Amino acid sequence: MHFSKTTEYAIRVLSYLHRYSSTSHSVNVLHQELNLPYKYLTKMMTELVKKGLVTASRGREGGLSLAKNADEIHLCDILEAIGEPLESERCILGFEKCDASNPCALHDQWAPPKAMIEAMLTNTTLASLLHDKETKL
Amino acid sequence: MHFSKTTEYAIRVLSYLHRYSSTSHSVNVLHQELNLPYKYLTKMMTELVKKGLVTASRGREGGLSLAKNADEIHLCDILEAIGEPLESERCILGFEKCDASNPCALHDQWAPPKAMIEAMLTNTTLASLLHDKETKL
DNA sequence: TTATAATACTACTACAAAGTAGATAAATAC
DNA sequence: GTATTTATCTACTTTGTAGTAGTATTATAA
Ligand code: SF4
Ligand code: SF4
Repeated sequence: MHFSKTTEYAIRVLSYLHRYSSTSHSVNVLHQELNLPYKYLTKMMTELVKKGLVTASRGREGGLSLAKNADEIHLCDILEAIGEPLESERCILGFEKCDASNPCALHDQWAPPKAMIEAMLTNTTLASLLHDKETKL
Repeated sequence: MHFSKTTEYAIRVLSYLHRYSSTSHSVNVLHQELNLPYKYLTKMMTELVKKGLVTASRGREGGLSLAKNADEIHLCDILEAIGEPLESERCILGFEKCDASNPCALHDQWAPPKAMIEAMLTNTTLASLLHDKETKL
């Protein structure tokens, strides 16, 4: 019951880019500040650039920064960019097509948490996260 | 954001054993009825036997059945037997040790769904699942 | 113009989860 | 006793995610 590592990384990186959004940051900085594997990050960030969440500029003084306002980036956008399946797409017992009229045994118990997670993912923006500088990232 | 395949399989199998608990069922029957890979199931069921959730008897008329009353088997027991980490053990952004006094950026948003999932896993027993025979497993 | 700091690309390795195959051991119906 | 039905054991293959390595490309400061 967890996100993929890649999703975790993406959330942490984007949070960092938002928290220190006065300037852009190189992959190397993100790698050092967040303790994430450098080469893996380069791949991931290239992907986030392609998906339009991040802008990149090369050369000296280049680096990465958010491509949109932080209040326009929802958590579900991040999951989608990464390719992490959303709750609505692949549900708890692994059945593909499922709805309340053809429920699995767990449906009644799972529906409330499921709805809560979905709401949280769709309603939460980067801007609405904790931005206390003390918060770990 | 999902359970491991093995956990999904375990929940489905145990639900089946409970629903049709008047007799025991061979791995072969479970394999056919639930459309799960036979060899993989044998391994998994052996594990569930070792963990004390299921009893097995060999030979003709043998098979598998629940080792406890269905109202004594909670979902979290199943996850634990499978080795799936619970919410409390590994949290949303992958930090190991985390508490409200040293939160990650997502903590405030994640806490409610997290609590709801944990409550659901600890409170839900096999007996409390939907047992309408129409429910898919 | 040139050295340098950065992203982007291609290809590989490492590991764990999922799935497969074949042989062995136990219980029981006959 | 024996054949058959069942679980159990050991070992392998496949697949997907995570992580690594080296090179090419781009931009800019000097
Ligand atoms: S029936 Fe409900 S809980 Fe089960 S897989 Fe479908 S939506 Fe999810
Ligand atoms: S701070 Fe809260 S949400 Fe973040 S990892 Fe810890 S318990 Fe989970």
